[in-house]
Amino acid sequence: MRRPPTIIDVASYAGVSKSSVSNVLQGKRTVDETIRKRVLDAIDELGYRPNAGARYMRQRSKVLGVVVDDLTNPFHAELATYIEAYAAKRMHSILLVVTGSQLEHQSSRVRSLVEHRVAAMMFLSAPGKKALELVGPEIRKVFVGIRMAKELSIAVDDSAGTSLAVEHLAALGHKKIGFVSAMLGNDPNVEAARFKGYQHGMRVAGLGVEEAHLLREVGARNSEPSPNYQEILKQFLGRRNRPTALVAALDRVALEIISAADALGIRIPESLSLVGFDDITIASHSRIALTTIAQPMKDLARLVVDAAIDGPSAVAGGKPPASIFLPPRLVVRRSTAQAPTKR
Amino acid sequence: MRRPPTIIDVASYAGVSKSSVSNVLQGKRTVDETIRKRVLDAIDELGYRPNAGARYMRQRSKVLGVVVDDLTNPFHAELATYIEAYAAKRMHSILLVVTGSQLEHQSSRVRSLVEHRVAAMMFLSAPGKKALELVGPEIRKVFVGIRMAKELSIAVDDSAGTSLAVEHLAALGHKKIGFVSAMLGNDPNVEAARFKGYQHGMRVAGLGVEEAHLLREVGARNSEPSPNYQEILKQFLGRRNRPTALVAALDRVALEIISAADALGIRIPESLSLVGFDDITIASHSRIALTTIAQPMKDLARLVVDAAIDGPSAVAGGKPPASIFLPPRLVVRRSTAQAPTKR
DNA sequence: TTGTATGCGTTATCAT
DNA sequence: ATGATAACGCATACAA
Repeated sequence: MRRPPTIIDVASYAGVSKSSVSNVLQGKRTVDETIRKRVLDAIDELGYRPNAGARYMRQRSKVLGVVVDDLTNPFHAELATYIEAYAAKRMHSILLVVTGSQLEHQSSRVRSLVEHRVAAMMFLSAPGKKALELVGPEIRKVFVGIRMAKELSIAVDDSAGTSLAVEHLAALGHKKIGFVSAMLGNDPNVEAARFKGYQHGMRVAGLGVEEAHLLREVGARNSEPSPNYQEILKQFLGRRNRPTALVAALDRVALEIISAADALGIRIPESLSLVGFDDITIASHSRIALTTIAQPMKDLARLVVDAAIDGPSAVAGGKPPASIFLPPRLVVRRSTAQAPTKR
Repeated sequence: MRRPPTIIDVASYAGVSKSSVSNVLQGKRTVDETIRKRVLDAIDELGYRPNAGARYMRQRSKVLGVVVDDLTNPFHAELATYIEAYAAKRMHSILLVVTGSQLEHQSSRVRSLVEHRVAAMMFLSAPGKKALELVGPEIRKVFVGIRMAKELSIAVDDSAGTSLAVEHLAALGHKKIGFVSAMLGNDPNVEAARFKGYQHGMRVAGLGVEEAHLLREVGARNSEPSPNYQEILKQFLGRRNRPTALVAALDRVALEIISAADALGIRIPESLSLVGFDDITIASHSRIALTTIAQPMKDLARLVVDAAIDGPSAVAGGKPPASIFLPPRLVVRRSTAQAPTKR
């Protein structure tokens, strides 16, 4: 048989009408047990699989769109994995588009999603305005790990996370605590929130924020570490009055800091403490052993999928769109230690 | 307007028949320029997007299925990114399913792909027999980075890769070169091919393969490193007569070896040289600096997508299904060094 | 060149 | 409880 069997083939094979087959497929209770069995056997015999495309012409699609700028980002890859897993549990499929850094390409990929009439779109990275306008109000939008004004965002409490980081460092006796976020693609709002948490943490600890301890110039969004990022970092770390501890806006940045520090002979944690953010898998490797702020990825995934399928009200109690923030968790490893004693 | 506009809405708005709209959409040259413009304007005005599901009932689907067991595996994530990018360039979308380690779940995810009538399925991980049988002959199957008998497989030349690794180590004066592959999920055939390349490399170098220098017990497939994997590794590395150099079947295994060696105080590369396989992103980090065998991921992605869209004959000259193997590349970093002088 | 009619596989409505 | 039939949105063969 060249082409896959249709519901009609099943019906005629089972000697019933296609309506009955459909009823069996839909799990309707009104169908007689003997007929149900005949249909089930026919399906099995013919290897029939319902055509999802045809089905979605009459029913709500069970496909969820995921848009991410860079799957190579371990945090995104891990989050996407959890999302797919939970979506599958809820009988939904994932149409994945990765947009890369080019804005036009982004629109084209998002357009593809709307043409597929996905039930909802989940954004792991902030889309451009153009791309966002494409999607229209009939398709549900949920933002994960990033913040989008006027839209439902589900994320870790970024500010609380960096506050936690500062608190941890302050408890270790650090006074000169810096913050670096530059040039590694992430949502600007997220960066801002994490910086805010850092500021807040400093205030609570009774510490002052010095401009010289900050590295925040924002480069191209959604981009790989630029070749000269290491140089910038080295210059920052090479300063006479450099911080004794650093809060990195993401683990990826922390990884770069480690490289720069190594190159400069600055020992971590002996003479520089470092806290990351995200707790990507490699952070736990013995060579890295990064103290970091872990995101509750499974909860994030569950909530975002629920919101995508059931609507915002299913996860947000009040009047959506309201954002919901989950608590972060400090994971202490070996990149942080007691502040060096004053020389 | 509650529901998205259809081709009929566009037609009536433009004052033409739906056929003309369709013709414009299909890029037919036969349509009058003035009508084409009217249609295009109407589309723009209404924000019309063709319904892909409905379209695919008459045309070949432009959705490609990707099945992977674990997106957390950096090699898979990177490969998937390239695949999506090239598929997009060819105007196709990616329906992604991640199967995890459970076999039944695997079938369910693959079933979902066939119900969506994807144009082709691309396997980044070896599926179980059950899952494979589900998919039937009308859906094209391509295997990437793994080997499947009787099917089109596109992969790096695994044997050549590990041979390269051995050659590199032998050139550095190593005699006792081991091979470890145990317990980190991968296709058994791939493991076998890489081991074969190791053996061949040893033979060419005039070196003998000793059983004691091998760690190949295969644990659960498709699984995360088990908790006691470190223990096994430490025991292996702690032996009196351990190899002075190791070929790891994948970078992920190499990462584990590094941890174990560190824990034992075995210095890399001074007293143990190590070569990985895949060249995942983290391998280039200064703390890891892993000498490894790089796969031509972009070429892999391009070929597999072409094969998925155009059929096996588009990439394989002869009579498909034939497998095609791409040459690997040795990337030398700092995990390999001259063999320690005999004591 | 443009419009009309039909089919694609499924669900949903409505008689029976 | 079951079956006939009308949508669903689009492409295509054919007629005009």
